[in-house]
Amino acid sequence: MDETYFSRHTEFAWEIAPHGAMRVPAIIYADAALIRAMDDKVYEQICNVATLPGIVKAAYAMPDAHWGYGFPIGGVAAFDPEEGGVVSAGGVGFDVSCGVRCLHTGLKTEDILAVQEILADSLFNQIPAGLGSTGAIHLNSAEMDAMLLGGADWAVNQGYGNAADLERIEEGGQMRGACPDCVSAHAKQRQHDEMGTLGSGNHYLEVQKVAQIFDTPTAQAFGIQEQDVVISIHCGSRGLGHQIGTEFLRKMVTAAPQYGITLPDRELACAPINSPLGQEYLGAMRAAINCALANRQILTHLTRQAFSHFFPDAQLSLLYDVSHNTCKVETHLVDGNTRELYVHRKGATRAFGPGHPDLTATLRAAGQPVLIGGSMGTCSYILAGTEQREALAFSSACHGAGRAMSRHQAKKNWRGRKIMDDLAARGILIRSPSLRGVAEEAPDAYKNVSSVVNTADQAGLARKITCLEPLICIKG
DNA sequence: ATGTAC
Repeated sequence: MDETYFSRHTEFAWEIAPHGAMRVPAIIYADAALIRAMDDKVYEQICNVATLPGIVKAAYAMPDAHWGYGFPIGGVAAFDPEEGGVVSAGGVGFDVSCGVRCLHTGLKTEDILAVQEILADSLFNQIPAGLGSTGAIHLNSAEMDAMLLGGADWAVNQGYGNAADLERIEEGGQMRGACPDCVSAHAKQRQHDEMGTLGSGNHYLEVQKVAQIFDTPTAQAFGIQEQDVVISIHCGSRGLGHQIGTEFLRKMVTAAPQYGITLPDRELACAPINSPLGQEYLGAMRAAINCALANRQILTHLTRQAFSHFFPDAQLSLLYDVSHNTCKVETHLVDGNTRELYVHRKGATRAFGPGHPDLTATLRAAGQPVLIGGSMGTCSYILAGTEQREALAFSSACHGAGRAMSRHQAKKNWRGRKIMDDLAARGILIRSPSLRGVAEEAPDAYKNVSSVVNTADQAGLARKITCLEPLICIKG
């Protein structure tokens, strides 16, 4: 993108003044190199978001932002229902509540190296991965509704994991206000056999070592030391979330004129929060959030089973679970006033600072762990929310490296087999049902995660705590 | 991201 599009607020904040139908400014957090490399669609899309009714303060893009459906991926926007604010299916994204959780293992790198190949094979055998993959769990209608209401809490009650896991999940593992009746039969049917499955695309399960610590006291508060082994699971709400997104997007496009909403791009389809359709979507989306939380909880159970075979004494405890495709009601201070806002984060992670009342007691002093997944074969990061910078983007940070290239282009540039061989030579074992999927996910098809994270840190969105390097990656 | 689709 051309730097002259912006007035540069600080070294890491680039502002677009309101023009045309924009109600508020748009702000992109990035360094100069990321801005130059960012595709022009982010500019267009973030300006479009700024035109939506009831938007508060500004439309934001994170350093990993790239072209998405309607809203950019890496976008944050908050709306006030009292001012005609809207909720948008495209502003949440199709993979509702896609997110990352990170587990401690209590193991060290050398423990994994001793069994690396067979552990990789075992995880690959026991974690269903890939497009259309199904699991061993099949939910009847009553169980489906209970899952959509209960989330990870439901999963724990079914025997997948333990109660201690729940306090390390956003919303305590259960999103309130879910409405299973707002979820279509078709969406439920698509999820019937997909609980406890990883999915495809950028989803993965990684065994990682803590390679570097940048903030020792906070790392200690998170229970992390160098050379510790952790496991990160990145996945979402599978077919159910996708179906909900598809259906409500269509409904919102149709209903927009009757709500007097003019859309600069039909992909921005939305409905007033205070409308039947808006409420119906919020109920369905919250059910999909619970689906994703339950899914990651079941995958955690499967991972524990696989590990127990090799390490019978290992206790896999949950460090934290974040969702990065959501719309959540949160209280924020805006120009000195406390307001209840509907915060859309699409490819953006919540990043509550120290002292936030929604954080569990054991994490409140340190701030929320912000889990940033890298691309395949590259580092991931753990950051922490910052209190003083809450105002920057409604307590939000980036969510990953962010694509730099389309899947189509990536398939033309790389071969999956070659990528797997190159990574194996560096001690990183990839297991995937799809070589084409591996090519689409080539590390160089993504932005440099380290520069994205450094920018998030320097911009004050969140603080860098540790860097994780992959040892095993089960790729969807 | 997703049973590349009514």
